[in-house]
Amino acid sequence: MTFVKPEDWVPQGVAELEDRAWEALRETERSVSVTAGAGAGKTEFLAQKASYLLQTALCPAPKRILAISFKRDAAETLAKRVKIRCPEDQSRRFVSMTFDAFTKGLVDQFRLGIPQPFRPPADYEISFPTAQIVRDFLERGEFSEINNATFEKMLSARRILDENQIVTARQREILDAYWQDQYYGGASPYLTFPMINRLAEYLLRTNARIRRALRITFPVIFLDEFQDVTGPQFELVTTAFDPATAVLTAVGDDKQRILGWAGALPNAFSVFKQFYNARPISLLLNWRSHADLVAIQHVIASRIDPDVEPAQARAEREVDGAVSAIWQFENRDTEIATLALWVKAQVDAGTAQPHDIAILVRNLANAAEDEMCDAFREQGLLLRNLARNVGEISIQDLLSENLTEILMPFLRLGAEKKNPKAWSEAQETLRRLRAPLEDDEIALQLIADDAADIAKALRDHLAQHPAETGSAQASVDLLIDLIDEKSIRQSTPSYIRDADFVRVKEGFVELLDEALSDAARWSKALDAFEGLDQVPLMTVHKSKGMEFHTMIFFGLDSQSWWSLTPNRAEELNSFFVAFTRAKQRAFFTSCSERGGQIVWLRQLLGDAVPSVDGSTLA
DNA sequence: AGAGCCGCTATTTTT
DNA sequence: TAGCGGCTCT
Repeated sequence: MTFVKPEDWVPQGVAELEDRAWEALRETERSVSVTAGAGAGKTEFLAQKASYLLQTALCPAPKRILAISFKRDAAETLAKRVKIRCPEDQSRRFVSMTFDAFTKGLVDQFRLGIPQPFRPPADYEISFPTAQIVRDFLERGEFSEINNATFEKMLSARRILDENQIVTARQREILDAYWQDQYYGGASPYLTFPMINRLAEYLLRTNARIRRALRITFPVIFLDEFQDVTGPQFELVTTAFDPATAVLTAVGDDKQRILGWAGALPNAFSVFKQFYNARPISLLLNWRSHADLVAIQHVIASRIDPDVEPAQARAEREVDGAVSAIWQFENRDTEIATLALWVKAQVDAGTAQPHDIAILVRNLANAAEDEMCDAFREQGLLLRNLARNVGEISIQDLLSENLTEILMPFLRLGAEKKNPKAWSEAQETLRRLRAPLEDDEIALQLIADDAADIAKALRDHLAQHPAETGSAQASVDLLIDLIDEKSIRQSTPSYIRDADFVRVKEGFVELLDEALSDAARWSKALDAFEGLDQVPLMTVHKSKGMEFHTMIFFGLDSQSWWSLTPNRAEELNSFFVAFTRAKQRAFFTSCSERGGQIVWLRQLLGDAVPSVDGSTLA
């Protein structure tokens, strides 16, 4: 294996890195905190830094890089970007996972190192207790004097078996009862992710060997979206990685902190800088939005943080006319009808594809979908609500599941005459699943034959079964059978358990059936399944990290967003997140029926975001 | 009985 | 922000 000298290394797949990103990338001796506004390419920066460390052997084999994200798709995106840049023996040493996957891995690996009564039984399951279940436990145990939120805070704050931590007798009683109840209160023992965090913290705190092993394996640690780290999560990081030896890179943006209500630290970056003596670097470029939008973003950003440096736009403006406005409507029906008409006109004019135009809402995406879908259907447009559940899984999660990645290329091959991309994906999938001992010509030929046979059998089946609701189940069953259910389930740890596999499979069948209901042909149904040519609809929270040609926020009025007031900093952050999703245009609807415009925000935005009578749009 | 006041709360989520 | 329940005062 040949390596690049650090001074010869150049970034790949991007036009350039800004000077400050270079600084942050080359800083390998000391921890850095990289703060940057929207569109600065924070994730891309981490991918580049990983490539730099791996390709120059500054992180030599067998040492690894640990990248921790919050959401699974964020962890996956990061891993993929490193994979396309580095040869396999290098990208394998880039370990990208979520906080929860990291802690669960520790607990599973070192379970026997946890003393009773906290040691989880080997066959534990993960539970996501509803508020009602927590409430029931508290009532049952006669602990009703505390509310759910207090209880959850207590659980997360307590370090188990730590004599230095002061816990009142009552707190100890309640928490011990909870652990007992989770382990032995029902038919099967349960762990929640807050409990797993506490178990992992215990293992790391009391076990110098585990800490040492982690430090030796992972000399480099990345933390993505660090503004949303919670107290218990950061405690875990500081327990695992000692400031004297570990080099961490945290990236994020305080102005996009929108999970404070869910426990995110109020000052994550300043705590990080202090604990790890990190060098602060802030990036200035904005690769996403053009100068006219960036100028408005700066107005909002300055309100959030008066000291913020103005970002420099690096995207070109491609549209004529207004790039931002608040559309004012008299009533809800015309608001929705006009919106659908407007989107249709954009698509017809070729300004943007349906999936380039996103509709964001503050809350209740499902209700918004119900309300709007008919008006959009009348224009021949489908809405895609990523947060909606199909069965027990959200569409967003389903689309990034391994099962979907495995099945889709074969379905494409079964439904379409020529599809080279699906063909190579199908073969790659089979190579992974069949894991041939020898990776030689003969083995690869066998796999190619195998893939061709599966595609042929499925094509025959699809040809005989019409593209209509109800056809999904048998086709998916057949395909899973052809590929071999056992190897699919072994390929992904979470599919070993029946309930988890069935949950994903049933969601897949349900969404495919839904897609079939509107499609004339199987290939069209697969497009619909993947959300091609559909208008994405989601909450601002779900949109974090995404970008769209045109962003339309639905419901910027005093009733639907009652909490957007000057004294609620985090709500303005949410507004900032919504606005900064836009690459080219950011529009807002406001309706008199829902209280009309938010006066203070109107004043803040000024003439750059004019108020427009909605009736002039149609 | 009715007016007036206080304090509370609703929404956003990872796996 | 606004609507609610619960409370007190007239």
